[in-house]
Amino acid sequence: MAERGYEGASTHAIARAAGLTPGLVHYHFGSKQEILIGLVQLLADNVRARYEVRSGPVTSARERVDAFIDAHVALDADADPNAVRCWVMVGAEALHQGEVHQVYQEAVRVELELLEKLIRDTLVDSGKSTSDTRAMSAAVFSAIQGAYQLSVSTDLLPSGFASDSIKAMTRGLLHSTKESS
Amino acid sequence: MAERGYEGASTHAIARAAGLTPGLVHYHFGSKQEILIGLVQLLADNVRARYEVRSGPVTSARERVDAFIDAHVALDADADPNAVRCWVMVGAEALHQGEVHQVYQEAVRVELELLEKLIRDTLVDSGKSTSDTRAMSAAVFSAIQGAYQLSVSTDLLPSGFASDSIKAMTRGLLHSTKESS
Amino acid sequence: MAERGYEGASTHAIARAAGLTPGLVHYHFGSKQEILIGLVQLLADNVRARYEVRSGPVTSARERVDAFIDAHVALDADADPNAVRCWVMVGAEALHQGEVHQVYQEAVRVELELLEKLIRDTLVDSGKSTSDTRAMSAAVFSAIQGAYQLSVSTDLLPSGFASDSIKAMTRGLLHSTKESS
Amino acid sequence: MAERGYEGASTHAIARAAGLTPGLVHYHFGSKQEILIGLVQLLADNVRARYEVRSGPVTSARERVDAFIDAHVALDADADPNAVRCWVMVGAEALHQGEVHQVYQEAVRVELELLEKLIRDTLVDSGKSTSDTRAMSAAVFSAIQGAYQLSVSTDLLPSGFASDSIKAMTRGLLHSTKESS
DNA sequence: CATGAATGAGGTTTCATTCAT
DNA sequence: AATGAATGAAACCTCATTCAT
Repeated sequence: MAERGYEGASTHAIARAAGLTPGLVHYHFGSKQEILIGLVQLLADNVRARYEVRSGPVTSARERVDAFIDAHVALDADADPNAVRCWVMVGAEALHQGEVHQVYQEAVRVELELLEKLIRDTLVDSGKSTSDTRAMSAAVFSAIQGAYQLSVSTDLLPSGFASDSIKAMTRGLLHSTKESS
Repeated sequence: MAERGYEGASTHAIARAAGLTPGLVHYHFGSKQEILIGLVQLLADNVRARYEVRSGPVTSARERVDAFIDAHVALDADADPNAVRCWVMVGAEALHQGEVHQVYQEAVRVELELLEKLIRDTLVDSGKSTSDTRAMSAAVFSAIQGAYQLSVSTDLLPSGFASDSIKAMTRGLLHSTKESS
Repeated sequence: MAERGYEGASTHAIARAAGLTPGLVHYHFGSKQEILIGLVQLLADNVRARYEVRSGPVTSARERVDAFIDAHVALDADADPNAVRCWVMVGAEALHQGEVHQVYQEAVRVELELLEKLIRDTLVDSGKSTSDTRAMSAAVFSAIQGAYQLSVSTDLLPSGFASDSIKAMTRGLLHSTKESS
Repeated sequence: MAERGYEGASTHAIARAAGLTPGLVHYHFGSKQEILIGLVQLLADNVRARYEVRSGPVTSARERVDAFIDAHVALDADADPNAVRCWVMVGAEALHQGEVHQVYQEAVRVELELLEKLIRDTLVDSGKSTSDTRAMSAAVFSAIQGAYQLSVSTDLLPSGFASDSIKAMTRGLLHSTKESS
């Protein structure tokens, strides 16, 4: 699905790639859509695990925000180049497949809540207003998603640009927030 | 295609929606992929026209950056709710359709170049360093693309949030840039 | 049609190859089948003209038989490499297109009658029995048609083999005919 | 395909005629062209089997040549009236379908080699020159192919004429060959 | 005589899914 | 738990033919 898109990946091809037979795939999944839904959960679990690894050693909320961004866009050893392609594909399928919409949205909601909490903690630590944390986390997460899109659908972005750029942009955003009243 | 995705929109359905016969669609387009490519160019033309309208009255480079962002994400009278869905769909198809990749990338490249120029002008006006304009424009444009994705694939973002949030984030980014040496 | 077969040659492609527009082709021909029928007549006229040229200078019936064979299979300056391909294509279409069957058969009948007359004259000249001229002409003409088939559908026959071989075979056939009683 | 030609035989019609569903035909054959190629091999196997049956009882090379001719053109109990139509159809398709060309040519090559060997043996037995066996076998095989063509695309040939006529012509050809030097 | 847009039936092929084994 | 043949709907696309201009 990462290589050929959802429709382009036939269940036969999926079965073959997995070393299975077509019948067995349906024995376990019931429908092609369920494969996609299982994939969303796998992707969500993986990115969460990457965050746990990165946020473990750090202590400040400020550093956790960076860990969150790196968990999503950093190109390290444990980065799966197909994962980003999958996220983009899933996001597009969520447009018109109701059930995919639900699980994609749930995955995004969980990430957004975490990010918002990290941002709020950071602002509290520096005595800033926390009235816009919802919009701020949405903006940062949008930048992450957009970097996914552009990095796999064009060759225009320098490899690995996203990590530094988005962190810089987030820093600017946090810094320019007005003092808490 | 906006409603059902690229694969979900059959050429028969496209023809019917356009009040045409299936044969005539292929008489003019040659293949379904060419319809998609024509759509990318239409989308690119429309967003450019929206920018021209918004940047016309303003004078400072700073305001033109806002005009650029609004041209992409503002929900005004001339906003086409389907356009955003189409952009997401096109971005996903660009993943695995070579020719779509090309035209999508070209459309993105043109937008990125414009945005980079506007950012550079803004930084020059305020005596800031212009050494990172490439990464800065990529980050801002990523945020726009990501807002597209999240706004159509989830219900999590408050309607119209993107315009203000991304402008605020961009302001923070420009503001925190160090002085020109 | 010589290059792509009857079905493979679309009326659009035929029109383009002739420097015409699709509408005009049907203005003149009425249907695609009529194009094919016109082609059969053109082919028949051409091979007859080739025979006339070759039989003009010669005087004996024996030589006219050779002229007949050469008119069909010799590869001279006025030989059209596409004509042979067309004959094979026409013969195959005659299998299942009733009207093509008729004109193809008529063209073959005319040739067979001429060949039979030439063979009878030759046998009379040499005092042989003429009781089998029908079968003899059919056999010689079969060899010509088969050489068409094999020469265009395989690379196995040495270029230009047919002329000498078929003439030799015909000579053997005429020679071994028993004396007239 | 024998009745309606290659293009005229739709895969749906083929499936229905075989008591299968359209999907199953492609499950086993991959493409319509592969059906045709399978047919060529079937035809080649059948004609070879007919030759084996006829050449089994005979002892002289001379009789084996007749057995070869009869295997191709004799109308006996085991003759399939559709086989001849198929051979003509296949020969025409070989004109413009590359892969069909290959298998058709290979089938012809095998037959030609067998016939050439039989002719050479016959000439050796009767002390004749074997310098022209290649051209002689090509001529005889051409006559066979041409008889196929004329017998199915016209009504001009008396039923069953081919067997006697071609054997007579071959006899004349062998007989008129000059003595070995 | 000439154009070329338009028609719509029908072609081959793909594919998610089922089910007897 | 596993196989893979089988289904049949639906997809994209082609094409001979028509017709307003």
